[in-house]
Amino acid sequence: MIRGIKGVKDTLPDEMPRWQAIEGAARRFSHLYGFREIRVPVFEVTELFARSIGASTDIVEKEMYTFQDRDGSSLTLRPEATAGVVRAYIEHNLAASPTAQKFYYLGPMFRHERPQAGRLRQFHQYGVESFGSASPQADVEVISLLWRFLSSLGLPGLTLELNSLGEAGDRPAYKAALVAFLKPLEEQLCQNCRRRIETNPLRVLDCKVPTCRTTTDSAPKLTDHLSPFAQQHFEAVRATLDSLRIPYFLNPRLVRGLDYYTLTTFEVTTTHLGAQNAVGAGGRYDGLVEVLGGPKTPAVGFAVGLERISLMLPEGSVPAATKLVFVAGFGQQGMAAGVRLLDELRFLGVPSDTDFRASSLKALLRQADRLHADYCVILGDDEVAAGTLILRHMQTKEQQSIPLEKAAPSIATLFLKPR
RNA sequence: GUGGGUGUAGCUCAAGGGUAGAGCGCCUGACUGUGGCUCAGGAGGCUGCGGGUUCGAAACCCGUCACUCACCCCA
Repeated sequence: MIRGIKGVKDTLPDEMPRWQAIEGAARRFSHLYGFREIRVPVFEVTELFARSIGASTDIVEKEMYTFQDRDGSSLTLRPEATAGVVRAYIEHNLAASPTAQKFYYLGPMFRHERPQAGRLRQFHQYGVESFGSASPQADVEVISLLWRFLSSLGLPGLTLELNSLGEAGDRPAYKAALVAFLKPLEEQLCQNCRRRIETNPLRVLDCKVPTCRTTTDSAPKLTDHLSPFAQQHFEAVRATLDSLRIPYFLNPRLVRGLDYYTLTTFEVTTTHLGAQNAVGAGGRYDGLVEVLGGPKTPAVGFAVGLERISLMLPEGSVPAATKLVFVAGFGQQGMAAGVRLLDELRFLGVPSDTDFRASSLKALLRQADRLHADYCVILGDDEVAAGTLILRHMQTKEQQSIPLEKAAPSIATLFLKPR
C-alpha cells in the first residue's frame, strides 16, 4: 500500500464542514476590513525565501523543501506566504495601484519539521498583508482583524501579546547589551540557553525553564532600547488598541523567528493547544519590500495556522448539514424512473441523491436517514404503474402522493420555498 | 536532528506464553414495500513488517517501519 507522506494529511469529507467554517470566516472578516484575496504560487525561487526570511533562520537552514528544477535552478515550496506576496507586489508594481494595497491569502505551506500536535509538514495558513502605510493605525487594523476573526470562532483561552522590536537599527544595539548582561550569568542558564547566547540571544528571554526566567527577569528590556520614533509608534498602537477595547498583554520577551520583522510584533496564544500554543502571529516589516528590490514601502501583516484553529474549534460552531432530497427508486421500473427524477430535480436546483448500492426500500430509507435527508421520494414499480410517487417527510413521517409528471417541479417549489 | 509512548476487526480497545475477543459501526432477518428504537443472526484479522527464543508467541528478545507526544523551532 502506498501511504501518504509523513506530516502531510488528507482532509476527509467529514472534516470539511469545520474547514469551510474557518475559511469562510477568514474570507468574511478579510472583506469586512477591506482586504482582497491574492493567490501566489506554492513554489518560488529559493533565493526569495533566503533573502526575506533570513539566511540563518531555522526555517531556511533546515526546514525548507528545496529541489532542483530541470534547468538546474533552485526552487522551494513556500514555508510561508509573505515573501511571495511581497514578490508579487513588486513584480506587478502594485504600489502604483490607486486602490488600497491590502491583501489576504489562504493556502498550504511546507516545512520539513518533525510532525507533532498542531504541526505538520504541509500545513495551512490564513494571512493578510497591508502595504503602504506606516501609520500605527495600520498595525491596529491588522491586529484588530486577527483578534476579531479568532474571537468570532469562539476559540477558548486566547491571549494577545504585544511587543516592539524597534527600528532596524535598534536591535543590534540591544542584542549587544543583552549578551553583555547574559555572559556573566551563563552558569545559571540551561544548556539550550547557553547555546542561544551565541546563536540567538533574544530567544533566551523566551525560554520556558523557570530558573532561566528568574535569571533573565532583570535583563535589559528591548522596549527600553527603542529609538524615540519606535517608542512613539508603539505608544500610538497601544493607545488605539485601548480605544478599541482590544485586550492585550505587553510581553517584552516576545520575539519573532523571522528576520524581517520590525517595530510592532504580536502573537495570539492559547492554553488549549499543548506545546504549540501560537495560533497566529505577525507584525510590521517595513524593510522587506526594499530588501527584495522594491520601493521603500512600510507593511504589516499576520499569519494564522488553520490546523491549530481547527484543533480548538468548539463542536457547536460547525454548521449543520445541507438540505437534501433522497430518491429511493427500487424495482426495475422504479429505479429507471428514479434516475430520471434525480436528473430533473438537479436541473431545477434541488440538491438530491440516491444510493445505487441499495436495492430494498428498507436499505434506501436507512441511507436517507443517515444522510439526514429532509424528504425521501419512494418510487417502486407500483407507483410507476399508477403514474405517481410518494413523497415522505423524514421528520414528520407525513407522506403524500404526487403525479409523476408534475413531481419534479412540485418537489422543487416545496423544497426551495423559504422556511 | 534528539528523546518517550503506542502499533490487534472500519473505529475505540481487551486478551501479559496455551483455540484472537468486546463495544460501536456495517449487512441480513423479525417487519412479503417504510429509516431511527429493540431483539436475533452474519460478514469482517498473515495481531505493522522481518528475524530469534519456545513443544507452542498477539504476548518474551533483537531489528525495522509507521503513528504519536515532547525537545528544538514555529503558525
